[in-house]
Amino acid sequence: MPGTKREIMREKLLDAAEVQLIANGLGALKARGITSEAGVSLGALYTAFEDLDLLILGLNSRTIAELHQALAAAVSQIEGPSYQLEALALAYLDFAAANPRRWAALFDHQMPPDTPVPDWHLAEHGALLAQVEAVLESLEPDLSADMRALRARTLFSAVHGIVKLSLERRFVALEPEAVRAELRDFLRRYIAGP
Amino acid sequence: MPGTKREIMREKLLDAAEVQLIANGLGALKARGITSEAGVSLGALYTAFEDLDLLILGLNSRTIAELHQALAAAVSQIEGPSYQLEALALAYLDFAAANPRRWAALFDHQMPPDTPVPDWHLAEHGALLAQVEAVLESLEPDLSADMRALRARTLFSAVHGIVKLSLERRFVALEPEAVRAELRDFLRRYIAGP
DNA sequence: ACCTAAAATGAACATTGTTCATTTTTTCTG
DNA sequence: CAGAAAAAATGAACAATGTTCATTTTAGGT
Repeated sequence: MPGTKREIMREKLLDAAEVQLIANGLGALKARGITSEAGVSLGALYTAFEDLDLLILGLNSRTIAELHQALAAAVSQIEGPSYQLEALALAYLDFAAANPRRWAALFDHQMPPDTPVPDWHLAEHGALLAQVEAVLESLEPDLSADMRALRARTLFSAVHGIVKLSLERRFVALEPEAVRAELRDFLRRYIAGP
Repeated sequence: MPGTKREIMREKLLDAAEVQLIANGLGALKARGITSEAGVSLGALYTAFEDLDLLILGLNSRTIAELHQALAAAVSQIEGPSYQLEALALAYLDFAAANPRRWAALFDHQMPPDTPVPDWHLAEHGALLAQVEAVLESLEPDLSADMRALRARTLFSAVHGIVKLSLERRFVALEPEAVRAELRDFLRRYIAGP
């Protein structure tokens, strides 16, 4: 069973990094902070991960897995595609509100220029989208697969945009319940369609 | 006329920073790169601006002014609120596509923790939103001012989300014309709503 | 028990943003 | 216009960061 040793170190580092991320946000993730929190040497980070960016991708991987579960749970408790779509959006909002820093890291983190995001991580994002597509398939069975993928992405993007700017408080503050109502109304309008 | 001297230096630095931003993106904006491009000393940056973040806010201020003009031009050429809303969204997409790095800097840049965005810059973002609100006022005159502001923000967020994820190519690449069509369809559905 | 390969270590390096004593320039004043 | 005072510009120095690598420690197999 090769790699078990490295795997233990990786998880120790990820645990330590998660503590820092939750406490102080993505910008507070420093190589020295993580390794000292984990009780290992500075260099250990670079034998366990290629670099700090890959460690952060590992963190985001964990977060996506949790988010994926939360969305799946929300959909499974509801009947009817349009209600399921609403449940997805509200679960997304809830997850973001409950885990603001880990959720923000998902989108705030950027790879260095000319460094592609690894395929395995793109696939994880894709799995989130697939959840929306699955519900869309029930809602509009006549759509081609391509169109459905595009529609899912549009919907995801719009909901994400609403949730993101709401939580960022770039503009005026907004009460949580107002955001929920607005999301619901938004979906109702969008689904009502042409 | 106090501050004229400092103003010249500020613009020289902003011009130099803009060159770097357009060429290599937000991540390539370094104090030394900007000052050497501007032909001034490293310390000059800190007599003209409080720090690098405030310089970047100055850059974003320029970009917002241009974007504001582009949106205003788009609205003014069209009659009828729902077409104007569509024109706004498409102009937003066009601006983002034509100025990807400056547009990305608008939202990718983050102030350090516990450092608030200055009011004058929040006001500039607010002016963008006000353009959407103005069109919404024609479209749905019965909405209260509060509800109209919220609705404008929702709409802006959704359009922004679609445009952002489209240009980021986080998921699969997408032809420009498909994004335009999707944006149009999105607005038609949203506006049609009950 | 030895030996080898893997892993862990932390000192050293390069690159950042930022500060500040010093020098240069500008502006005011007599 | 001369000289002083104020403002601005300078770049060396500092602290904080990610990353590397020669060295030391540890693990596992024969």
